[in-house]
Amino acid sequence: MDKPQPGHLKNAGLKSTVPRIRILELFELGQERHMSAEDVYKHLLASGDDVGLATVYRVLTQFEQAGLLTRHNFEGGKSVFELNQGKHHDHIVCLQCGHVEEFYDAAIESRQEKIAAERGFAVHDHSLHIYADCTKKKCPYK
Amino acid sequence: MDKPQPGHLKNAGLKSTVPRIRILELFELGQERHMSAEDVYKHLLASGDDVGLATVYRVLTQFEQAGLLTRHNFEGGKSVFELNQGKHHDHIVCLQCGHVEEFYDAAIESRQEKIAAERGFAVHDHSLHIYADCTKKKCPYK
DNA sequence: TTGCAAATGAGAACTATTATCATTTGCTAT
DNA sequence: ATAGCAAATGATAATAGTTCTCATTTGCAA
Repeated sequence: MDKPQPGHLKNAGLKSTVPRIRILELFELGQERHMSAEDVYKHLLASGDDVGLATVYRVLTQFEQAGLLTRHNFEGGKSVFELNQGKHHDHIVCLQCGHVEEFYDAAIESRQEKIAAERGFAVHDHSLHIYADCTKKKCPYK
Repeated sequence: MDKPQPGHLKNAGLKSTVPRIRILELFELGQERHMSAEDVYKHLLASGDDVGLATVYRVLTQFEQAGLLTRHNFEGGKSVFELNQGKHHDHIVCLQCGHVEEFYDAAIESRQEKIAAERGFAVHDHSLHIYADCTKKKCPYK
């Protein structure tokens, strides 16, 4: 077999239920890396799964707390989730099409540490979002 | 006289109306630097001004577009505004006490521009929030 | 002043998310 | 396997923040 292991769920202290397995599958096997609750809900409905929107919200929050997913609060009011695969990165978000691109920059990371330390803060975590317009052909909305 | 000049409004192409003048005063003369729409609304009501919440939202958005205010989308779902005094800065937020400290780092700013340009994006704006714990005595919650 | 477009206020509408609660489901001990 | 029961679910109501609608008011130019 080649299907996602529900082990992730058990390890996280979560019962293996149908909605949880489906949602985890969607993030692990699906093509979209960043999805809002609404996105997840629509994908599941399209796949013939019968889940409620409330369950999607609950499960996403549980997955976030369990460390399986990371939540991002981008502009536009809705939360977006992505699989937490260990490696930290920041985001560039296209204001035209909503396309999200990831990046990591060691210089920025270390400057942040330094700045926080200088002011007497111990960094817990940070969020850096660059909002921009695609200037390339990749943006379908221009 | 020593009152706020409505010139700011006219220069921004906005008619000088009572609600706009009051809101601008609140940011220019008030003691709070970061305020949500609800915060502004309550302050105005407390001052005896009779403005509607819808007007507050409209005016804040107009001020943002005119460059008079800057909007921040912090975690927690609500937008927070602050007077735009020319100098861009980012924020460190203490996870214990919620204290917000501002900082500016030229190295981070230029790295961001470079990263975006390399990927074919024209930066519109960005948000960098460092979430940390005060390690100094300044935090009253530790 | 008068006129009229622009701005306002009250409340409806909307969007994202959370809470409620009766019903269903996954697991555990038979 | 199976019964029991807590945990999870789905439908829907409720909430929070914000935007929209539209009748009335206001700022300002002639």
